[in-house]
Amino acid sequence: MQIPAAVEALSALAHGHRLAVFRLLVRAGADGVPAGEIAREIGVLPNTLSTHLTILGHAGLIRSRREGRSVRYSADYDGMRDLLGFLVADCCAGQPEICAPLAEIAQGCCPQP
Amino acid sequence: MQIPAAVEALSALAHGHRLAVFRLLVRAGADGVPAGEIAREIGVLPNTLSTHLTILGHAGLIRSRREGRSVRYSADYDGMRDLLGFLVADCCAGQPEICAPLAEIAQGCCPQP
DNA sequence: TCGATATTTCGAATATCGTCGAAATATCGA
DNA sequence: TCGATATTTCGACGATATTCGAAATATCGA
Repeated sequence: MQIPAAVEALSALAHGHRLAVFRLLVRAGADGVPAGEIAREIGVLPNTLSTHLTILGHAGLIRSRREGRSVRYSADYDGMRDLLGFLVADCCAGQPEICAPLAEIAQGCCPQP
Repeated sequence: MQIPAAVEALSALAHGHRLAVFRLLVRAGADGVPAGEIAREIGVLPNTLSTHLTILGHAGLIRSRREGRSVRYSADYDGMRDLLGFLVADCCAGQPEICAPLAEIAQGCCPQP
C-alpha cells in the first residue's frame, strides 16, 4: 500500500456514518448485510448510504454482491488488513519498542497459539 | 476511544501532507523535528504546515515543545496506539480468526519474547 | 533595544464534501 | 407484463476544508 491508497482508505473511514457502517460490516462477518438494513441501523437515507458505500468500496474496505432484490455488503478484510498493516509498519519503522504495545493489543484480542 | 475521536484522528491522517508529516515524526522518534525542517522535507509553506500541525495535534497524534526559536514536533505514540487499538478492537469483534493475520503483522514487525 | 529568525494567526478565495429530492435501474411475484 | 420492493444515479445546494499572502507573535544574539 502506498500513501495515496492509504489516504483514500483513511478518508473513507474519516466520517461518522461511514465508520459506523464499516464497524457494522466488520462485525457482521462474511455474510454481510443488505444495504436497506444498513441504512435502517445507521439511520441514513438509502441514497445517501449508497454514496457512502461506493466510497468505502472504492477505498477497498468493503465488497458487495447482489442477492435477489437486495445487495449485500460485507467487509473486505484484506483491504482492512492492508491499511492496518501499513499503519503498523509505519509505526515500527526505526523503533520497534514503540509499537510493542500494539502487538500486545492484537495478542489480547486474537490470542495466538 | 469513541467514534468522534476516531473520526477526528482518521480525518487528520486522511491527507497526503499530514500523513507524510505523521510518518516523518513517527520515524524521528521522541526527539522530534522542528517545524521549519518538517516544512522543507514535506515541501509546504510554513504557515500551511502550521495549520496541519495544529490539526494533527488536536487529534492527539503529535505533541510540540518550544526549543529556543523553533518548535519541535514529535509523534504522540499514546494517541497513535489508541487509534490503532480502536481499529484492531473493532476488527476483532465477533470473529477473532479474521484479524489473526494482523497479530502476525505486529508480531513480525515487533517480535515479542 | 533592535534586527533577524522561526512560527503562528488572520482573512479571503477556491475547491471539495455531504445531503437531499426526484428520477432511473434491477429484481421479484402475481 | 405489471406493480411492488430495493438500490443507485443525477443535479443542485449549503457546509466544510485547503491554501495562500500578509501581518502578528516569540525568541535569540549583538
